Amino acid sequence: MVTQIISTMETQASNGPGSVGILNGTNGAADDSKTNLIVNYLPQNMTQEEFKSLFGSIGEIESCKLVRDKITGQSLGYGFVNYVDPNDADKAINTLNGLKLQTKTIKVSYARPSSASIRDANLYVSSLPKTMNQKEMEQLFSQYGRIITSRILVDQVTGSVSRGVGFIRFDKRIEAEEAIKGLNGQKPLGASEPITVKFANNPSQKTGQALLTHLYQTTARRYTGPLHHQTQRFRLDSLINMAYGVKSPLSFLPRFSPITIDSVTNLAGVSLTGPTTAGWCIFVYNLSPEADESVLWQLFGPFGAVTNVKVIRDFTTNKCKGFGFVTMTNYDEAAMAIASLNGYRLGDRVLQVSFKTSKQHKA
DNA sequence: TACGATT
Repeated sequence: MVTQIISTMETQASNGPGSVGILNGTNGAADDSKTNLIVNYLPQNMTQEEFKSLFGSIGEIESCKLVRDKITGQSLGYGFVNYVDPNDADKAINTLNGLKLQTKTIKVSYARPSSASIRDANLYVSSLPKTMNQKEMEQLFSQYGRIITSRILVDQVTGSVSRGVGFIRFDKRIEAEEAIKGLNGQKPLGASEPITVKFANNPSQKTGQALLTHLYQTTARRYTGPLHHQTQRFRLDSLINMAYGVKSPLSFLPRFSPITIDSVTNLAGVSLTGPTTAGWCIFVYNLSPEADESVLWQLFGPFGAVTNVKVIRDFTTNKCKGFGFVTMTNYDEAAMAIASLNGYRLGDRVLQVSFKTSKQHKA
């Protein structure tokens, strides 16, 4: 299956040259304002297929695009989804905004109409006081216009200490220009050092060295230590905390397990998904008739890389038949999800969660 | 109600 990528939203997805918007087949300015969403803070390793799978679980997608670096192909951590039905766009915002996926809390909101005036409106800020948080930074900049996104970079080791640098994206480039004029070289109240405010580089303008450094930093964080809290069971409250952005207790896990499928001890009666379907297939039993794919994303996402979810429905009634499947990339994360979610009470039902078995290989 | 696949 090849994913169709329709470039209707290319203009917004790129600051680079040649990114001209393409009108869709209606031969007129389509009003996408009620169907077109932007998704921010996606996990870096999420693929186009996973992106489509997650948002396709809400409703029929007209087009979607995970935005990637033009040179490296690396995900830039955001994408666009255009639904056929405005109600599905609304539903996606309501059910997927704030969803915790690995270490990220994704943001789902309506995309702004594509236009030249919103391009190149991203600012890079440095020499910020280390005590300044995101909200305070936004307050400082908000006098110059509407802030779309903001971020303060944190120390890689502590995961929370500010590095004194950040990004601010305004709605309009003019606003960003005004913020540079007003704030570059200025000392925030109580600060000892003036801040630097300038336009951010486009990702594709990174030097080869910077790209290598980036790739090294993002692949080197593969911890080899033993798992902690292996027997911990997560209950409703901890899942809710995760959903609302509290750091997942599992976020220390490596994104890619060094353990290969072949090296894992074979579990009695458990047959693993074949090599063509990468990942670990999990059987989830006792879902309600109303269960949908998003509940499976919500439940399993906090434990690690989920590549696919499926709720099995009766073809005629379209109600869930009481079970579903979840595919996770890494054994450790799948095992943790099973240990934590088996016996988990969802509403008035107690879930039974295990690796999927295969009748073929039994006895 | 227990191990899919209407892509």
